Amino acid sequence: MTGDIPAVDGDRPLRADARRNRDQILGAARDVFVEHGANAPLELIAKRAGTGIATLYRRFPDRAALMRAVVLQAWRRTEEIATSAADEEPDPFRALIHYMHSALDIRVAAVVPALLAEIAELDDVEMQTARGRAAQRVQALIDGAHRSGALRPDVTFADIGLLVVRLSRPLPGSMSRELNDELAHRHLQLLVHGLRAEPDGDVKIQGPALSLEELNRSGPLAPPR
Amino acid sequence: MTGDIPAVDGDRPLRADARRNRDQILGAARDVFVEHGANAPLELIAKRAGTGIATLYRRFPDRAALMRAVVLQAWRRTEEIATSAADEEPDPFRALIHYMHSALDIRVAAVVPALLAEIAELDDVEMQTARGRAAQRVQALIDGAHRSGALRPDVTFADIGLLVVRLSRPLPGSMSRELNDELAHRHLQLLVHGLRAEPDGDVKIQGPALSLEELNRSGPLAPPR
DNA sequence: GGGCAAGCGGAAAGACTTCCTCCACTTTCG
DNA sequence: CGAAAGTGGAGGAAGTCTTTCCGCTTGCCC
Repeated sequence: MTGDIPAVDGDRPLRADARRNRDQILGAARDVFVEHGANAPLELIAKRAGTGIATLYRRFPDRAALMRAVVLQAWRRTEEIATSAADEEPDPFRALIHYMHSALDIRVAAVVPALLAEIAELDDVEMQTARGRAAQRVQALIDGAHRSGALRPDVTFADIGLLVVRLSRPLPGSMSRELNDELAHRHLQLLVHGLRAEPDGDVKIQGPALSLEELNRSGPLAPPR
Repeated sequence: MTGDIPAVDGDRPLRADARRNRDQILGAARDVFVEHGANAPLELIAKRAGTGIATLYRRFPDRAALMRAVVLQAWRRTEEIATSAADEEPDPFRALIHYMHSALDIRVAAVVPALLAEIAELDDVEMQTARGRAAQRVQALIDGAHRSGALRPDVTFADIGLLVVRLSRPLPGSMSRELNDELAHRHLQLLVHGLRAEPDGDVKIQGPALSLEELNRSGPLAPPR
């Protein structure tokens, strides 16, 4: 799960500390964009990364460059997790589901569409190939699951992609990051199995099964502070 | 599906045109908050409602008052649709699903949590009762579906509520409102039935089954403009 | 159908937020 | 150890959003 961006900006390799800061910024940017949208203040990203604002600007000349780097990293990680899901799970349906769970973990689907809508130049080669490679891997997972007969035939690429988007965006409100993540995985399981009780006994769904009261206490409907 | 707010602000009834504008503003506020978040410019809401900004301020002294009114209306409509779902569908499981589809239509779940997180005083009586009545109706739907044995036993109130939130928030990107809504309903159907192919032949899922290419052309990953 | 209270829109002042550069100081590494 | 590379944060510029004010319009009651 390294998903690294090459250490170069185009020419000279970065000094070790600079490289470290660059990665911190990229990670912080992903989280902040996910939580606050594509217009989040860059200063917040810098703070979250534990660096000054100038460091961010030195590495990424403007907001668009930062977004582009985040998206690029996201595509590359997507390719990685899709590949390893296919490698690790012999059963094609389970491989697809495994991929979806991993996608929730890296928050890729929550950040990519929100940023892409704001970037002007998508036609650059580096981006196109990263995106193409990722899409190809995911499509292969879906095709495999379809061929095996386990995946509903009318489920398309867009359905899988968009459902992951829906699941990975944080729920509004004051709940903790941990609870949010657990609920995302729980809801993915519900999606996989469906809401209807299964006649031959239900597979047990994991994750926090919150009542109305518990939801109020810790959730998005809670009276804040 | 009227879900009206009483025509009074507390004392004198509003003049007919003012009443009309107030409703317009409330509707526009719901949509704008859904699409742009709780910090959306109030001027945008006024414009969407087809009124001047002053009209908005005359009716709602500040942002919090407007939010409060939107949330209050949302709770009241929730009660309505939960009630009519129970009335119209004899089968308890189908009644619950019917309710969830209606909830997507009125966008209630997309707007309420985002706003509630920002409002300070939730403890006022009017709000509490509206909320309590809505919650009670929904809980009744869930209980009924559980009792009938058709709903998975480990599905809780929070699951239903939060899944509706996930489904009703618009997907990021440039897709049209119509497509967005159709996809929300489609994905709800997938959630109900599950991703796995059903052994005894699949129920046909309605709505736009987009391929990767179609998604790119019209969707959140599309190169914009 | 006339009078007037109620309602209206939009301009603009002011508060607040965010961007982004500049420079004196610190760190890495050959 | 010294030069090149990297750093943080202050602060002016630019932009966004809020909120009020006032001359004009509209619905409503007699």
